[in-house]
Amino acid sequence: MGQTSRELEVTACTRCPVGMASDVADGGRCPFVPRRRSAGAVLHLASDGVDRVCFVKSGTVLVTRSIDDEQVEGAPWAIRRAGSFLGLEGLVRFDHVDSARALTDVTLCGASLSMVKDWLDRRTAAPRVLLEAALRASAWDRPLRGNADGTAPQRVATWLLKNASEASAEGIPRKVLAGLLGMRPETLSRALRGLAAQGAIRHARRTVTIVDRAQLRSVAREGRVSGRRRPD
Amino acid sequence: MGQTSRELEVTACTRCPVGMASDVADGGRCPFVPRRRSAGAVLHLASDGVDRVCFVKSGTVLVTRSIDDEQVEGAPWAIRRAGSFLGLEGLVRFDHVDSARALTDVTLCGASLSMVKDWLDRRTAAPRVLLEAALRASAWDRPLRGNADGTAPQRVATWLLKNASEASAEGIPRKVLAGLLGMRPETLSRALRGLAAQGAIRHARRTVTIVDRAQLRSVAREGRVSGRRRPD
DNA sequence: CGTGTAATTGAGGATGATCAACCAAGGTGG
DNA sequence: CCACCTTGGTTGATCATCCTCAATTACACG
Repeated sequence: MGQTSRELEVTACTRCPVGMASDVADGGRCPFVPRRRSAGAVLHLASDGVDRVCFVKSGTVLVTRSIDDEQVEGAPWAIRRAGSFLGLEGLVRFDHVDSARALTDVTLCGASLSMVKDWLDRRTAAPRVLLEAALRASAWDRPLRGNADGTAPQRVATWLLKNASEASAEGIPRKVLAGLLGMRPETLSRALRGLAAQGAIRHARRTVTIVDRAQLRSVAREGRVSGRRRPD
Repeated sequence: MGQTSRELEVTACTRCPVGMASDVADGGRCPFVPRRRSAGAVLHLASDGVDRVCFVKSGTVLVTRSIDDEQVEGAPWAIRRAGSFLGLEGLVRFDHVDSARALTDVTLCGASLSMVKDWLDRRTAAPRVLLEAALRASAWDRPLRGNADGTAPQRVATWLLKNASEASAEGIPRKVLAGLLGMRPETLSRALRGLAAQGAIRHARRTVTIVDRAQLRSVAREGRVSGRRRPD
């Protein structure tokens, strides 16, 4: 989310944090082996047992979660991009807390849970790498509060500002983006229309481009209309 | 949240995960030193620099966060109980992402950031402890989505079920609980009244006790009324 | 060039926020 | 000990926002 360039540049193992922790540059072997999955592939389902941990090398993964552990694929919860992990919860639980699906073609470096544990024991740098990833996730992965601290246009504006990089809005279907923002596709559509009417953005069927950053920012904080206050 | 008894029993350093990682039992020294803070004390503010990491030994801490990094104390975000950490983000950022305030009298074991880093380097078990804490937090700390996946009574019911243990509802002011659930105190009040009318709970000014767990559960999933559907 | 899915638009209605009044509880000072 | 004030919680009425449902349009894909 917040971090940008660094994350995108993990194609080479020698520059990848995982690879570095494994001393790949000095001939060490990294337990995480790459594998390609194509867009739409289901990576795991909530309440499945965790059998492997994956590092996202490239592409975008959608993580969904449901409140009651009922439906298999709940509401969109977060988006994982290159540089983040999937399945780390396996270190503290037995089953997945969420489902994951590839939004684009992705490259995942995976390792079985036992290999990860072994890796954590052997490589002194390893726990630090995972710790940092986990902290980064919990710090910004912003579950984006769905609701009522921020009207719909406000939340959309906020999200757009955070995920400005043109690449990010691309390829995320409206339905998913809506879910991520805790609203219905229809509401998202209307919010976008409103923002476009103000000249803050331009949007086509599948793309959103920021036109006036300052305006977006003002929408994000004031919520646009009239005299509505949100004290406290 | 999910975990219960284990967390409450960290009063003795020899049973505390931090103490164990420091080999206190074998004469090791734990860098985290206890300190009492009384209810209402502000522990840190968002965007302050992180200078120390704290382990919550007893009591309850309220963590608040704001979307725009504007107001110092944003909306209630999460509750930290015994066994969790504060300020871990210092390992990946310079400033706090949230504000924290003691809800009850608390005992916090704190250590300066540099001491924590040193500890992480020296004690092989240390990174694992922090990693597990971070994972646990990000896995369940449920920012509880404020909104629109679940009506107000639904969210209240869900929360009550998760935080069943009588102790948890006590001492949390309505205002805070409401914020945690992404609603206004008035709405929370009405939701509670509704649940009480169904005989699912009993509530007084400051307490909520579960009467009929099954009923609560049914409210949590069906949302109670009529033919409202929430597909996908 | 037809077909199916995704995105959009419109209209109506339910939910929850807002505003204001009221009530209960705790503390303080007379 | 009681009037007084302050704070937090409840109740009621009104209204904006967003969800729902349905119909339409745009687009991708065969």
